Amino acid sequence: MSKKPSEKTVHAWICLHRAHRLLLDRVENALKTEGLPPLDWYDVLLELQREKSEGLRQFEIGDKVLLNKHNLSRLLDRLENEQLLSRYACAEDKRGNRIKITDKGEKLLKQMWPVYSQSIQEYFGERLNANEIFEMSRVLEQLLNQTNEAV
Amino acid sequence: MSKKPSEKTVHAWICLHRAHRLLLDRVENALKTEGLPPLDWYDVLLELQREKSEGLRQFEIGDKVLLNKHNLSRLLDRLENEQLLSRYACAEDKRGNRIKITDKGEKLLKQMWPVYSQSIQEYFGERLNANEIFEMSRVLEQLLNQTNEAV
DNA sequence: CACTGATTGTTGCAATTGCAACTATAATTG
DNA sequence: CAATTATAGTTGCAATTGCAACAATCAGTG
Repeated sequence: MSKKPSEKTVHAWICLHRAHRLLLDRVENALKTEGLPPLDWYDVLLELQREKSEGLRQFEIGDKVLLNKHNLSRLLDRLENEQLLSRYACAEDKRGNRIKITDKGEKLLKQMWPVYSQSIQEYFGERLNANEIFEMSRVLEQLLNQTNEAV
Repeated sequence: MSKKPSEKTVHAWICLHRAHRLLLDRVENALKTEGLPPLDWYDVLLELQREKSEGLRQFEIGDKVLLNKHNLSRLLDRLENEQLLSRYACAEDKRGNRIKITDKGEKLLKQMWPVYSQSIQEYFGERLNANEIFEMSRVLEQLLNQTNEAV
């Protein structure tokens, strides 16, 4: 019944945990230093931009950026307050709403990207070679897909 | 001046970001389901156990688990309240304190480990082969070391 | 179609986090 | 060694998050 990971597995997980925290810290810091909002805002707005014409349901955003609905609901409130997105009544499901990015939202994305992308390069891209990057993506993607389907 | 990451670099970073959030969610969930405290508690107590005899300074813990001092101070308050650790006056530096794990703290570690480790295995270890695990550790470790020294 | 259960999203409240200011001590430097 | 600057840790306050309960609607089933 109980499954025991090897020493190496535990170590790899710890590395993942630490590396993520460290990198996220750097990214958030860079954004804050430039007076820009936190990364979550970017993540949400980016997904909205990708579906600009149709917009997205709230739960679709949640699935994509992996935020639970409680907090997403209020994160969207904040974004809506800043007029970065709009909520529209949803024709096909009266419980929900359909969310679209605004021009102002797109503008913010453009403004955040240079800072965000530079951090990615500086703390991540620059320190790995092409093969490492490829392998990393492959393995993590695999993990994501497997974990998403079978809970 | 400005550094631009490749598409693949960005993708790898996003995967890291998502995979971590997903896995952490699973782990925290498993702990909560068993009525156990959050992962941060484990991380801190584990570091303390590793230096059981000497204890650790607060900033040392912070360096290891990558928590900033504001929150660490209060996280330690909570752990101290639960008698999982004790703070002792610090001989060599009157500003600080030296922190040691208690028996109760060690007991909690033992209690959390089966649940924690099973999640690691289930959502992480089981889904990767030995080589992937090895490579993952290697690359992330490299990232951690490089990032830690050169801010 | 009525009933039951699941899904979508919101809200109140408590706990945690982030930020800035602060105290106390240590380390550096002119 | 006095003055300045840096470090360790705490605290108040505001913002965010987690949790549980809730309303509204949808979907499935007898």
